[in-house]
Amino acid sequence: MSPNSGIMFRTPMLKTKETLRQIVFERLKEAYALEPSDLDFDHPPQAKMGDLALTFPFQLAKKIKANPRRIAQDVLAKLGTIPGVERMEVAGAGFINFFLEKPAFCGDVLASSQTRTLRPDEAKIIVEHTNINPNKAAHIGHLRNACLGDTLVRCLRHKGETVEAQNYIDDTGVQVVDIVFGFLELEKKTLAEVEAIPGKFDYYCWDLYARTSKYLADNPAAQARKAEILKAVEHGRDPEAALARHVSHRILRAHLATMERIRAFYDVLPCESSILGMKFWERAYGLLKEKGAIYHVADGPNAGCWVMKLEDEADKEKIIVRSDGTVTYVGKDIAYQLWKFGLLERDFYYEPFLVADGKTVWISTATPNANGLAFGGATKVYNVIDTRQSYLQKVVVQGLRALHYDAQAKKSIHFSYEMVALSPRSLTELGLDAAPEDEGKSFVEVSGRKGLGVKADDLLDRLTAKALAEVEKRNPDLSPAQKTGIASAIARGALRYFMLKYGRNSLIIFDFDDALSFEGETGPYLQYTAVRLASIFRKLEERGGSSAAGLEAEWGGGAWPLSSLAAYEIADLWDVVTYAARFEEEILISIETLEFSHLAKYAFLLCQKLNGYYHKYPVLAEENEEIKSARLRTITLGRRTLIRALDLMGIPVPEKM
RNA sequence: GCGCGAGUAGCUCAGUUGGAUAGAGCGCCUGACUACGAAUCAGAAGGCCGCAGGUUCAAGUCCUGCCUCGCGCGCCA
Repeated sequence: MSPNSGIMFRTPMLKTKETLRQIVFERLKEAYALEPSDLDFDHPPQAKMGDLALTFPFQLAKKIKANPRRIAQDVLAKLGTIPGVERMEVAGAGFINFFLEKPAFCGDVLASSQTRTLRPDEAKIIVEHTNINPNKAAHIGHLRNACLGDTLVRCLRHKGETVEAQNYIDDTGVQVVDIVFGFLELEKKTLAEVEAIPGKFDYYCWDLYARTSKYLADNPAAQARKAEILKAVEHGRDPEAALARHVSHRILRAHLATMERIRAFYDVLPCESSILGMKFWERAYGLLKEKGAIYHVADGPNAGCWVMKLEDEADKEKIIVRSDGTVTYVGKDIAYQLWKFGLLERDFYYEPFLVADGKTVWISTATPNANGLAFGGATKVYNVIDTRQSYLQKVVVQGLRALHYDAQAKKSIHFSYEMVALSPRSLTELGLDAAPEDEGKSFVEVSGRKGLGVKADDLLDRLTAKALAEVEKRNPDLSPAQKTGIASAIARGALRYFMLKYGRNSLIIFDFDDALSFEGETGPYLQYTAVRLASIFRKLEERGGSSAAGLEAEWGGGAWPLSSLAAYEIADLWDVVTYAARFEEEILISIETLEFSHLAKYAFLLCQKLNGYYHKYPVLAEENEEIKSARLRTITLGRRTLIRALDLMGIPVPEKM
């Protein structure tokens, strides 16, 4: 973590590191040529080695040609004593290890564990995620996108940023047109007949899309009709446009319902139809030409096109406007990115689309109204898009630079991640066969066009059913409503953790056994830990003790009484406390690296420590009040930290499970 | 061909800007439910971190080359 990233260092571990850095720097700057940034603290690999470690004697040894261990010893002599630090020692070949004063540090951590201590760096951040073509049911690949995007939103908001969650809807694109083609030409249905289709419309279209794709591939002559439909849809001519509108909006509702199941939410739904209607592209086109970012090609293979030079490849030019005058995908994306930064100097109009999580979700429109809403205009933009689009995202950023929007280009972040694929075994389980070209591969790419994939709702249904069966086993006396509520919370926890536990560059080869597991490193394990901890406090209160809130009032924010504890117990307690103290530091690292597997791993490890702790140290049965109090404080801190971490991952904590 | 990503335990994966003895889950093997709930815990076994060089006091981590795999590189989106 860079020292100047806008943190207030009130979080115990961050604050401690920063305070120590200042003190150490002040005491050493006369004797050695040091910068404060040379004094970064590491965490020693083992608790017995200390709590924080300095390694700069090694770097210094090189400069002044001295033995690092001797330097470390000299440094130690110059440091004297430091408030909050119990002792320091030289270890290994030249590490300086710090041992913190435990009772005071514990008190600080617990007292500050409810306050947010980070500070925003941006005026406004846009996170665009989910972005499913509204022509078929959502599948597991889309779930990965939404889980990553929604977690990023949650973490940024936790940091204090103002965040706008956008879900871009390509409601006039070729994928929707394929479905319109299918309805009109294959099924010969009118709008009224399509409207009358009962049941899960997104599932219906899933099949129709696969069927239509195959038909179009087998019948090249049908392309003419498809092109005709595309034109009609883009220009708002009925009946094609009305059908496209019905299909896209109805499926969009289905997608948002699916995402609500995993508690992924959005503020605004910008639509391609509105971009067309508002003539955003024409505006961007003007800017690109005016600033010389694109140029017209007179001859050669790209004759008649407007193209952009690519920075890395001098001989290559990316086509932005085709020779027939139509704009390419990447061109539209540049216009859209300009809007996100407020660089088009115009905005859509907005209408309420639905209410989710008690908040109105707005959809864009080109039709003026008096709602008076404004979106876009961010200072930083994250686009959550899978890694296959890295090249195009690079071109978009380059487009900004070509327009001399260097600051915005720097803050256009492609949050890329690997796709979700299917194992041959899961294909078999779905009753699907791999396409001929995929035979013999170790995995098969999910493909909406081929109808190959695990639908998001199907997976959530299976998770919920399995969770319900487990709840029935353990809590048969609960009401049916309670049981289903718990089951859906567990399903959500399992799904969200599953999607977060892998690094973003890791290809997930989807396997039902892995995804449906509730044991080991899974969401339900984390939820179970939180539930068990909660039940300790519930039991305490039932047996006439204080409530969780009452306990904290009794303790105040002061140092912990640890003198009655055996050394081994202090070591275990200290392990939990120092790990919990790293909470916000870990979030900053996760945001910085866009690796939410890091956050997931942190929460999981915290659970392992907590589970081990309360197994080893009974709380309620402990008769020594001081020991009992220390244990209660530890699990209070651990539980709170866990709940906060779970919330950032969108994982709920049920009452029981 | 060029670009990007990956190769760590039987399997699936972690491994903060280079730091001290490379970790976890699953699976396998031993144990622990009359207890604050066993969706748990305690313990055992399991590694030339793809290969070869290099930089460094220190390399799974950085550099170079090679091997293997995946994904991109369209007047599709």
